[in-house]
Amino acid sequence: MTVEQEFEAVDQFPVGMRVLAVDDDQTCLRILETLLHRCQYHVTTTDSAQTALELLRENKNKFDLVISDVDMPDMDGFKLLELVGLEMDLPVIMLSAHSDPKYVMKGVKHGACDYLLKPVRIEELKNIWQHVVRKSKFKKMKSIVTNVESTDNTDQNGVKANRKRKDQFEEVEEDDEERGNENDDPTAQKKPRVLWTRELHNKFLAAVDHLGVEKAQPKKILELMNVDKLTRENVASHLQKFRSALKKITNEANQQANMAAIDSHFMQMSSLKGLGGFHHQQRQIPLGSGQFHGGAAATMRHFPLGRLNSFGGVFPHVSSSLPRNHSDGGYILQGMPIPPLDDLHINNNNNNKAFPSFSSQQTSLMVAPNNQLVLQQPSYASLNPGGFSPHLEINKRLEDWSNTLLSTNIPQSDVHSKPDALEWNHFCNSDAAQAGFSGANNLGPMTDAQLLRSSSPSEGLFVGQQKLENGSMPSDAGSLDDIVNSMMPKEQSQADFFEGDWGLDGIIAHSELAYENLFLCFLCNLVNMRKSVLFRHNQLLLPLVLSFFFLLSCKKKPVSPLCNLCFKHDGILFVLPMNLLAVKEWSNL
DNA sequence: CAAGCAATAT
DNA sequence: AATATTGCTT
Repeated sequence: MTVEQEFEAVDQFPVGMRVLAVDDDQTCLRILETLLHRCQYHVTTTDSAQTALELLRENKNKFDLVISDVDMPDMDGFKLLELVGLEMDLPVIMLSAHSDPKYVMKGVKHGACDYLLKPVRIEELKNIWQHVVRKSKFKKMKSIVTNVESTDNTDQNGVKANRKRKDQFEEVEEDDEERGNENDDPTAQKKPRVLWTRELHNKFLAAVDHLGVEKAQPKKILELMNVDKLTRENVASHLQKFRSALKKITNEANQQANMAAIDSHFMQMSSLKGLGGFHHQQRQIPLGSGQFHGGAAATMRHFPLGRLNSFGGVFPHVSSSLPRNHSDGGYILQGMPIPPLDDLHINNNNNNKAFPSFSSQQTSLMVAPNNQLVLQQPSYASLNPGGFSPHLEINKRLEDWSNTLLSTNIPQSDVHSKPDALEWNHFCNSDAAQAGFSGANNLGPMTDAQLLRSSSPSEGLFVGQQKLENGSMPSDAGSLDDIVNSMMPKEQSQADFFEGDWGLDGIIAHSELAYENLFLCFLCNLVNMRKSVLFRHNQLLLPLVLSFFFLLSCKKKPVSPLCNLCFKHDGILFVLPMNLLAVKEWSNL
């Protein structure tokens, strides 16, 4: 918008631009001079490169542009070009009768900004001012990384953008790359397209989240994002894509949900007593549906299934985060291609009563009727002959964790809804967050009150109570992803989870261990640094834990940490991206 | 004029 | 494939 106006404002031919024309051939020089005059440039001529160089050296900043012949007796035009480039960084246009690409290339390599062929046509000369603008703009970009509020229009006063500049046929465009990724240059014909990086997209998401998915409009989003040179159109385009992606997701998710509904009578996640180490939590965080209704389920009811996901799955990698296999009965939405059961080398299908065969169970993550979430499966131990029992270890650590949880008394007043993505991003950039992230153990749990205290009201974390009201409870920005990346060895992190390492028992076991570790890290981090969030979502955490261990106990590779996971308990369908997102009431699906 | 949508262009 | 642009409707 403003950029456009700028373009228009400087949309004039630069009268009096100072050009130094160099040619040993007097005739050519005359012609050149005449033509340049006709273009309303201020022309100085010389027939020797040496003289030209002296002129330039003596009168620094007295010229805006040099046009030089290539073939000159006293000095090669390229030499002149080189020296000029070295000493004063003026735009130089080469001129020659040779159309040989070799010469052209040489000129380009030496830094010529244009290469004109004799005889020069006035149309070509009319355009050369652009090089001046381009060059100076580029220089400024290099020196000033950030915003270019140009008060120094000394050498570029009133120059214009010629958007659809079509090159003359013999013209060589050599500096396309150098203006390639900056969009400030009025002379750049094509504005560079926006690259929607994760970072940018996160900003976008944060803004959308902040406004509410429905209410978000390009203009508002643009303002909130506050990204330089991003246009409303850019945002609109992205928003369009985003919305269609969202729609696609919700459709498929609903489909899943409906399928799940049909089969719902299979779905008693019956006895939670199978959960060895979970007594504490069962006591402390009752599983009753009332809890869920009154808590997260009620507040999150309106979310689309494909919640804005600030670190991955939903968008822009839409397709990969969606269930591709509908034959899983909709119990688990999982984002990876699901290999046929045969490929899994799972050794517990036949004789494990907890997971009886299921007609549609070629997918890996199937809840069996009457299944129990038994953590101590013998078969598991057989996969880990080393004696280390992940389950016991996990149980132990979960117990610790749960005790920690219990022993920490968080006042009810500190329990809030979580911040929305925008707020969360702010928070993540704040000192408090840094301390929280890096020194989690030293600091101990942080409460919302602490968070609030340690960040300024204007830009810090504040309680997004209104998000509860307008039904746009936001996503959990950037948390798990960070954790994954920081806690997992690189080769085990994200990328591998998508591709998976199926096939060999050993690898699967390894993979499960990796997941366990990941998950424990996740929990610990959650406990340590985001206590408040955890507490706000304690209703959510339990199902998350359950589902995770369910996956483990199934001896299947759990879903990607970034993808959805969904199961039903007590009449409620839990849709759980691993970042603790949406919970929907069964009845609303 | 801004938005949203769909189609089309780059 | 991802963005931009355009044209049309609201």
